[in-house]
Amino acid sequence: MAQDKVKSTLEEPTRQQLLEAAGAVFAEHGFRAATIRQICQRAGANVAAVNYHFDGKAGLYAEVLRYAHHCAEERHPTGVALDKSLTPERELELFVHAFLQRLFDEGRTAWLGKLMSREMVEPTTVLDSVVEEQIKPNSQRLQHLLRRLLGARPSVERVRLCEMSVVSQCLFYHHCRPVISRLFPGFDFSTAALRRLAAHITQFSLAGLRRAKKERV
Amino acid sequence: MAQDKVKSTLEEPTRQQLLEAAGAVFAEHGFRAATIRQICQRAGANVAAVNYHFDGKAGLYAEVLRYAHHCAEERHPTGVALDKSLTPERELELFVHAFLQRLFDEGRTAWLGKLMSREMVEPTTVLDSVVEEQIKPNSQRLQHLLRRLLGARPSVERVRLCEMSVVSQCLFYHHCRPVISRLFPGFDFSTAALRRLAAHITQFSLAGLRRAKKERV
Amino acid sequence: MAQDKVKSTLEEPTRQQLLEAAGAVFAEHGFRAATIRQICQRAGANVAAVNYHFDGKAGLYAEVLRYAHHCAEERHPTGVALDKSLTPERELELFVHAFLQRLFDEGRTAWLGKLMSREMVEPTTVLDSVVEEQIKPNSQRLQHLLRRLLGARPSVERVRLCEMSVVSQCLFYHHCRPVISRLFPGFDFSTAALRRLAAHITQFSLAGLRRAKKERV
Amino acid sequence: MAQDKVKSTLEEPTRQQLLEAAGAVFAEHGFRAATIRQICQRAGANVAAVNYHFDGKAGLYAEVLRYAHHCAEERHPTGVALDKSLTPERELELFVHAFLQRLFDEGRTAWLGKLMSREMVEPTTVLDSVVEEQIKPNSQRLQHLLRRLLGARPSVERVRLCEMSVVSQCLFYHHCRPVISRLFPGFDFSTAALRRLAAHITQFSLAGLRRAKKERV
DNA sequence: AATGAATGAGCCTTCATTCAT
DNA sequence: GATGAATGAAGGCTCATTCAT
Repeated sequence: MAQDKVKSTLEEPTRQQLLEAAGAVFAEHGFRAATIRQICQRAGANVAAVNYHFDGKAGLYAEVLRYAHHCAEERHPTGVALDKSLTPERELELFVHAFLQRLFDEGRTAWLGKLMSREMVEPTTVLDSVVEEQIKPNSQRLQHLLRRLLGARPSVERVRLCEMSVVSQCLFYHHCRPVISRLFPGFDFSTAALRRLAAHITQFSLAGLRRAKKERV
Repeated sequence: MAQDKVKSTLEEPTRQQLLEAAGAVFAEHGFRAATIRQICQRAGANVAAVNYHFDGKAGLYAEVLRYAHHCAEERHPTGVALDKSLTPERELELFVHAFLQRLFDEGRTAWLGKLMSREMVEPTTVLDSVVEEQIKPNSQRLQHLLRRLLGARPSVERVRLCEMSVVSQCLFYHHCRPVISRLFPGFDFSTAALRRLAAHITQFSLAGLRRAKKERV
Repeated sequence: MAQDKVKSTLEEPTRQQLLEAAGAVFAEHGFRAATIRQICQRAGANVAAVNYHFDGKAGLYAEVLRYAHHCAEERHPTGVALDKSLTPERELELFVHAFLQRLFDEGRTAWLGKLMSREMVEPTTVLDSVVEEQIKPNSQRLQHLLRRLLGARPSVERVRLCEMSVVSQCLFYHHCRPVISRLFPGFDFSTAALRRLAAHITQFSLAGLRRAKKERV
Repeated sequence: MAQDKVKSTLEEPTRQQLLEAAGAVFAEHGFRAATIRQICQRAGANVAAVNYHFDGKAGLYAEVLRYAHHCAEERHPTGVALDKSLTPERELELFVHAFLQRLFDEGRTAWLGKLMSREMVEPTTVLDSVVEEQIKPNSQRLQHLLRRLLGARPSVERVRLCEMSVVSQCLFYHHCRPVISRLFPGFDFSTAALRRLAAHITQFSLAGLRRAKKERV
């Protein structure tokens, strides 16, 4: 009905409001420190709503992590059908740049980064499914690209090590930001800076990959 | 009394016991989730002891972080006077290997890694002094080494980027361990594995550095 | 609609389903501990159904108690027109046996016993009408029988005391079951056991009644 | 110190206050319905005191049951060394009278009766130890007396049945009080009434016992 | 007649801190 | 120097009830 339409545009349903509020609060304070009162107040909902809709704080958290993934994926699709005519070198640069952009995006996408950082320090049961459904596909896509760059028949081990060398250089800027900002006060993560960062990481890694290509195994 | 003397030699003083207990508990559960009762029980002390000796939970935490640094430094001195006859390439490998060993050490040294990981996610005021007193000296020592490898007059920016490329590859294995163990179940961090890891990171990075050496700026 | 008709013949109406479910749940958990959700889930009804049909939890409870009486009465009619040719001694045995059977029956009849036990500990307003409509008639029937056994003109007081001596011996096995099963682990309440129990209580009581018959007052 | 003495007479220690308050509240409302706020307010203590001293509501309840037993035992010792010159008949009357007095005593002793009634309806784990430590000894003392009255060699079963016939007649007045007061409004439990009650139960039971003595087995 | 969503009061428990000793 | 008792704030959760449909 038209009425429904009006309602759905004016006032988001409670469940959705809770997800939004919880995403922000969990990202900022972590699972433990976040209080459902805080979340509910922000969502304009009753404290009991969380238990009604998500069966408790833990259930809400699990749903939030899935929701954050969904939002991030929608905004920065990782499965971009890249132009087939691109060289693998160019493709790597695009991958690195996209990765960095995602890590330093604002809004709902930022939740994911913060939530995942917290998961690294204190994994919950949700991490299992996140790795399986989200991270593994990305990992395999990157490995496929690296194999093209490594040529011949690189060992599984070598591909993994190279993959981690590439990924680690991207994640570092997100993960160690508190130290970076204290160590190099001028360091920023503007659009232009991210582009320079992507260029460095790509060049550095391509050289490393070429070196690895020569090695046996 | 004589009795007191005996006690102080046989049992560690309460203050020390608290530091030890708190280190383990904070590392395992984090600042928030750790409870004073848990720490005091482990230390065989009264619940009020923390407030008495450290003026509250926060004070104890700050002291623990300093203590953990002290212990780690004692066990894995970073300022080792390396043999001057070593090539910078060999020196880099030794640095990387030592870094990895420290990250995957057990015991009190492990606290530091875990505590620092938590600081990355939720920095406290203690981080400022830790960066200044502990991390910055290490950073400069590494930059000095990298300048020898980059030759000519690399820009400050370039040295920093290369430094982070090297460091990130080491930290990654510690920081993302929960994902690695889920993604690559066989992956281990035995002594032998750490040596292979150090070799890969060094070779990969040396190639990247040589590439960077050719670039201007 | 025809569909409704089918539904109403195949499935019990919601109201009835709620009574059945509530009977079981109240008997098992008591008024306070029983939850409306538990009852409604068991009845396959909505959480609001109880308020709709019975105007709240208390209203449902009152209705359940009446319903349980109705069911128990249907199954073990207490007003059985006993064969006039029976001796009062034999009649007493039949009464005692029937009472015990009712107390240890299963199914809906069991609800009543459990609910009444709970009423003894924490009487509700419903107890007034239950005593008036259900217990008093039974009491008077038993008193009539006892007067035949006591002969002459026993005082009201004496009849009452004898009545309670008889009834108490029956109720005890139901009421103190938790202690009995702990004190005498082998004690059971099988059909045969109930018959032996009835025999003992009857003989014991008949002796007591004969003794009372001799007393004045 | 004198000061301690003053304190201990003027203000009871918190733990004791809690036991007193909890005894009254648990007896009146039952374990579930009783709230620790209610108890703590009555005891003039903080809500956290219950967790501190008794490790939660359940722990407090267990302790209260033990405390109530202790108080009842102190006030109505069951192990009274009866005059050896008494006949078993007279001894039975004293036992029955003492039992009734205990059941209808006021104050702390009343708690025990109410708490035990509730345990019959909804046994907790505490019941096990209560039966073992409190009820079983009493049971055996009564059985010893009954054997003297039954003479010869009565079967275990017969002694048990007679024991329960005696005990049930006493407990009934306590347990079914709500029904009794509705059925026989004039019935009271004054000191005089309890004496008459004891006389009736004793005479009634002695006749039953003499009858049982004649039976085989 | 019946329901899914939402509410607000209340409960038990945990915890860092303080106080008197 | 060190402690056991006690505190008050706050948190997650449960539950009977109500409301709009």
